Order: sequence, then structure tokens, then C-alpha cells
Amino acid sequence: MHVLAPHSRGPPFAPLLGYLDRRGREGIAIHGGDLPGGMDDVLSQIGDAFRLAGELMGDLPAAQNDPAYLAARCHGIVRAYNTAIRLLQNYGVGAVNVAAAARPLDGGGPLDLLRLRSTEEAAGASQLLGETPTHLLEPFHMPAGARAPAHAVRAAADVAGTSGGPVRRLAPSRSPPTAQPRQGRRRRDSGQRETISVPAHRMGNIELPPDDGYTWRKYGQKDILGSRFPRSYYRCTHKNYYGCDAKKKVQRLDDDPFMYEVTYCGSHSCLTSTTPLLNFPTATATATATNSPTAATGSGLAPADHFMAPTEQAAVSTSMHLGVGWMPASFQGVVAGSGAGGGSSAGMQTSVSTAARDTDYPALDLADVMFNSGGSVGMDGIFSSHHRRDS
DNA sequence: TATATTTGACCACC
DNA sequence: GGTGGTCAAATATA
Repeated sequence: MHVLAPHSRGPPFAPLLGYLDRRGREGIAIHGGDLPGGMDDVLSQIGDAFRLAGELMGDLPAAQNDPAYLAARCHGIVRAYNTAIRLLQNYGVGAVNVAAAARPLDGGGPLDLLRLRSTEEAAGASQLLGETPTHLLEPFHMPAGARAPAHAVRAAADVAGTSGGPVRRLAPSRSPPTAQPRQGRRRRDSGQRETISVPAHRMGNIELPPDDGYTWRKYGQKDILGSRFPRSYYRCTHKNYYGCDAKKKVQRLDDDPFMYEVTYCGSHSCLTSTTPLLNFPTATATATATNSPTAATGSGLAPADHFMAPTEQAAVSTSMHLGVGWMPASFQGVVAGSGAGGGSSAGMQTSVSTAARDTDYPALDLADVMFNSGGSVGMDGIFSSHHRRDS
């Protein structure tokens, strides 16, 4: 059953691409000529980004085995968006709003995460693009002192897959403990474990755990002896449906509250599924898989040799976000079902890369569609209770 | 209504 | 027995 065929996503936004392309080329102010001159530049940059994205779409079939080329093209798109953001900052658009809209990709800034992994790659990309305005490659930062409003932080958290709403109870209201002992609490796991240090978000709420591109569900928090900050425990959001056993612990460092120590345990079996929403033609998958820890190792937990630095992981995340993000909202709705499902995870789940993407849509893909759709068809409608491993 | 976080209690390990 | 990891009820949010 093909829910969303890849080829179905081209036409709906092609006219808009053309429109913005023309605006971009002609520098025409969409909202009239009385806007500050720089607004034309903003629109031009956005138009460029759309144009480049459109070109990239067209190039995908031929360039699917050329990650460097694809990276370069993505790089150009990012650069155009970054320029637009910077220009907007100069014209009274609150940095907070811009940042909140784009933060989720890790805290590092909206689009800087697509920076290439090495200076060599960056140089190659610049050559491919034929220009090198390096100042545009710098990450976007919020002005000092700027603080994201609650709703913005919330939005960021939503996309980061960490929403769900804080719960503050005034008084304990638990039921008395059950008389029957609970079973199956095993601490010893399979042993796959990797610890990395990750910088906190550079804007907004630094208490948000770093986004690594996966979707996590928090299942516990513990005060750790000798640590000022509690340790948070997360497991993969897909645990229930895919039996994904990936977990992570996030601990803020005592001596540097702006750093997190993240320990990954287990592997992401959920990555064997695909997300049709992001199921770009295989070229994108190829480029992504190059950087994906899963692709490199066959498991969600990468060994040290292949473990991506947070920036790299986020870059993958960002790239996937871009893939959706530059589509017109209405079309995103078509593809992603507007992603309201659970509020939170819809956004970031889309960022989970996959090692192998097929053009077919096996059952797990359908499940993923439902994960991301937020539509009326619930997962329980697809996976009956006996399929759930953690009910 | 579904899905998220919070948080006290439970349990395994050292 | 202390500590860390996990469970699961309660509850907030969209």
C-alpha cells in the first residue's frame, strides 16, 4: 500500500519554487515597494534558496551517488537561508523569533549545522558553488541577553521531540505501591555504550537536552550522588512499536553547566524503518547514510571511529529538516500530515535518518507514516496490542 | 484522546 | 545498605 509515493511530492510546490525564483532573480518585493531596500535582498535570498532546492531536486537522480556534490548543493541552500536570516535581523525581526523557529536542530543555530565535516569538504563545496562568502557560513547566534519567550522555547522543544508538557504536582498523588513485585528490571544491558560530551544549546533554554537527531522519550530523572545536576534517562520513542532498545543518559557537567555528557546505550533498531515523509530519492539517503552512525555500523550506536560529533549528527538532522522545511506549508501538510501528532515528536522523528531506503513501503514504513502524520489513524489501529512490547 | 513529562517507589548491582 | 536505573501512576498539553 503506497501511502505517499515519492514522486507525488514534486508538482505541488513547483509553482511556488518558480514564483520565488522569479522574485529572487528580479529582487521584487513581494509585499510592495515601500519596504526597506534590504527586504528585497531577503526575498532574493529566500528565492535563491528555493531555486537551489529545486535544482537539487532535479539533480537528485543523477547525483545520488555523489555525496560531495549533494553536500555542496545543500550547503548553498543553507547559505542562502542564513543570509536571509541575517538580513532579517537587521530589519527588526526579533532574533528570538527567528531562533525559536529554527533552533531545534540542536541548539547550535538554525542552519549552521549543515556545515561540512571538514575544511576540505567545505572548500570543495565552495568551489562547486563558485563563491565563498565565508561570513555567511558562521553559525547564527542570538544576541547576548536575548531570551526566548516561553512559547518559543516550547516550540523548540516540540520540534526537538522533548515536549509533552511539564508536569508540576503540588503534592504527591501516587497510589499506594502495588503488593505484587514488579518484574524485569534489569540494569545490566547488552554493553554497547558510548559517552560523548555535547555543548548545551547556545540559545533559548540551555536546560533542554542536546538534540542528536533522534526522538527520545524521557522516562526518568535521578539525582546523582556528587553531581549538582540530576541525570535524565531517555529511551527511543519508537520503543513501543519497533522494540527499539536505544537509550541515553544525559548529565550536565558540574564544572561546566553548558556541557552535557550523553551516554548512549543500546542500538536503534527503529532505524530499519524509513520515513516516507523524508524519503527523498535515494541520493539523499546515500548522502545521509554516509554520515549516519547507523549506516556506518549497522547499529544505532556507533563505535568511536564512526561516532558522529554532535554537530555532524545535527547536520544530518538539519539536512532532513531542510528537506521538508523549504516546502510550502500546505505541501508539508500533505506529506507530513501537519505533524501535530503528539506535538513533539512529529518534527524530530522526521529527522531520523535511515541507512537503507527503498522505494517500497513495507509495513514499518506505514507505521512511520502514522507516527509522523498525527492523523486520525492511530498506531494502535495498525499494531494491535499484542505487537506492543511495552504496553 | 493520545502522548508527553514528572516523580516516588521499586529493584538490581556493588 | 547505598546507589543508580527503571517502572508506572498522575497529570499536563495539544
